[in-house]
Amino acid sequence: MPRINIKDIAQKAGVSKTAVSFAFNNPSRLSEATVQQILTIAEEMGYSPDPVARSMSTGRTGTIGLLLPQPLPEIVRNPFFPEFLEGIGEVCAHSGLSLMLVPPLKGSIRRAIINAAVDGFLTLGLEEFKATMVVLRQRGVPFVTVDSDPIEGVPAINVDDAGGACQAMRHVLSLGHRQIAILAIRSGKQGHYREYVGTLGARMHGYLQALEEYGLTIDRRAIRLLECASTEEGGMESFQTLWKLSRHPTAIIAMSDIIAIGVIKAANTAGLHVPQDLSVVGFDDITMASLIHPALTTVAQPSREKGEIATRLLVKLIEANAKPVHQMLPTRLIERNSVCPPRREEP
Amino acid sequence: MPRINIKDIAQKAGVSKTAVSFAFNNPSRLSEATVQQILTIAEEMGYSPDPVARSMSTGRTGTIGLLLPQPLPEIVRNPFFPEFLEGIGEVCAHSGLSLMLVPPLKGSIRRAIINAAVDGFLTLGLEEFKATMVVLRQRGVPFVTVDSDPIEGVPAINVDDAGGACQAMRHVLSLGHRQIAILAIRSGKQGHYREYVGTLGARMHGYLQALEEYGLTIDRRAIRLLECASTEEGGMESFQTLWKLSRHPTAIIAMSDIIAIGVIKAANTAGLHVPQDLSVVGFDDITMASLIHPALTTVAQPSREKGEIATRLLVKLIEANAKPVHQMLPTRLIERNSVCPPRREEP
DNA sequence: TTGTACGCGTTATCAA
DNA sequence: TTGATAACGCGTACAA
Repeated sequence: MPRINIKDIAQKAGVSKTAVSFAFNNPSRLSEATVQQILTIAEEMGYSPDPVARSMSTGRTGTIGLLLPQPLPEIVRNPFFPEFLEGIGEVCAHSGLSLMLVPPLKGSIRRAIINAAVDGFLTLGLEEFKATMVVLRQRGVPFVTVDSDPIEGVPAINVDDAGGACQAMRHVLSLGHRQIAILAIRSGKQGHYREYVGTLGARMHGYLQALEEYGLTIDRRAIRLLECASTEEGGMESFQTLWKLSRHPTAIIAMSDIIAIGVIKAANTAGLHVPQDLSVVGFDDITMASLIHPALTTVAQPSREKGEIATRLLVKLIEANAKPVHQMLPTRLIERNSVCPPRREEP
Repeated sequence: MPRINIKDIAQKAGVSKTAVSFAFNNPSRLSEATVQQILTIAEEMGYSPDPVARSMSTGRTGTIGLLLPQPLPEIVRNPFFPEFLEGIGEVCAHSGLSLMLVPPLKGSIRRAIINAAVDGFLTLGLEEFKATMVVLRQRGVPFVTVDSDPIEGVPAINVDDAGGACQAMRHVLSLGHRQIAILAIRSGKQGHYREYVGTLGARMHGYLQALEEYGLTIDRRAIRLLECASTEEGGMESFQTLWKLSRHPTAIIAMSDIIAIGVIKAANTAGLHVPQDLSVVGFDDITMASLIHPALTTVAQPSREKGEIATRLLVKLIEANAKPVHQMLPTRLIERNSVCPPRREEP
């Protein structure tokens, strides 16, 4: 049986569609009695306006889309995602918007963009951004990028990944470490770090800058780079790989806390003491970082604010054609207990 | 300027709207040359079909809604939410669906339901469920409830909260504890535990059943009940409240891990040793539970599976009119290091 | 391949 | 002031 629609109600109540619509959306334009009668009949017949039809008329969906570079399960496993969502959620709640999570559709971001009935997009850490941007432009709704390399004319919210990474590396270097392994989030670029882009690129840039200040660079011996999945397992495996080598690093700098935590767990398992035997630094400052033993020294980024500011900007763009601005949020090193000076070099 | 629409393309290409539509959705019905021509022109003019209009025609949005009882920020702060989302996400990814998070709109769940352009709803832990159900029925799309008291004829996925709670309480009782505090998630019912409903009610029921097996009940002296917010702060405050009393409990059973973790932190701060001075049990088995020191003994629920199974059912209901079934998923006690027998009674 | 009806609610315009 | 009429938005299905 077909859904009850506005026409059914209008007929039953002996009024026009307009009257029914007014009864719901603009009751003051109708007499009290008419409104009551219409609402009563609507209630009886179980009428509820079709949101799609309404969006068709109003040109608004009341929804913003969060465009995700990976399938939902992988994204939500990322521990800082909830905090980011929290920031988005605050603005949504305030503005009466719903949030649509938009992962690639059958593997295609393009398809996902084209299909999503939203008033605007937030994009999170998109990699092949240029192609996606073309589709977004074509799609014809405003969008704000988060954690993508900023492009002129495209609203973008970022955090100071380079600065934070630089601080982290400096910290370790200043304590005297000279045998250091960097654990990068797997890029598909096989360790060709000069090709890193986005968040990955910015963090790498920060590490390299600090190294340079000390006259160092990645040399595959004292200063090493490994790529691994941004998971606990990734960190554990990397630790094991490193510990098979003849010369062990005295410090490991990971591009994400979850990798760093994997390292600490593997190190504990191997009977090492962190930080005495091995210093470990993370990135992100997820909740877990302060809970693990030893508490993780890491770079904090304001994930919640990132979501909040990006969403606020998007809402403005949707409503008022605000200017497409760029904004960079600060990061800062949080010193906890997973870093100390290296042991004296053994003879 | 108005959006480019299908008519513009049709005119420019000198074909009908239908042809343009086919070029996108059913190219095999058109000659190769026509398709190419249309697609080229569409590309040039930056055309992208309007998803709302498409939904209007097809009667499908390709989106399911997750109906939330609280504003987004509060929900995502809940540590087991990501796992639940992960389960939903798996099915969505597989079925090519997007997920819309639907918090109350301007405080009204009703408004949120009516406004959401989705093909079906998942509801999570709704409290005033009966009223909401009426609206959902009226809305005319299938829905599956999760963590609500099951109602005949309404598809429902639950976990065995009562059984898990019972196991937790039995465990503590079997070790000899007889001074026990239950920390309930704040209900708005001021400790009138017989009125608890939903998850809260089921867990309470389990605790009471185990107590009864030992001939005990909540007596406000040996066996106490406190309500608090399901946050770390809630747990910490509850600990402090309890420790001001003349007679301290030897065990605290919390309805959520996050409360339990708050208790452990407050106890540590107060110089107590968990579990020697105080046993603590949680509920949910969030990631943090195994990381905190001492590792938390708690009741594990299959959050991911819960999301997965509920979504699978919803998809079936949307596609094929499956039967509205009820399903209950098992919970189990995870014994870690936050529980041990009580000290001998001091003279 | 095309023309046309259709889905459904909103809103500008008009009439009483 | 109260209400009706009709146009509108846009893609899709179906008959031709």
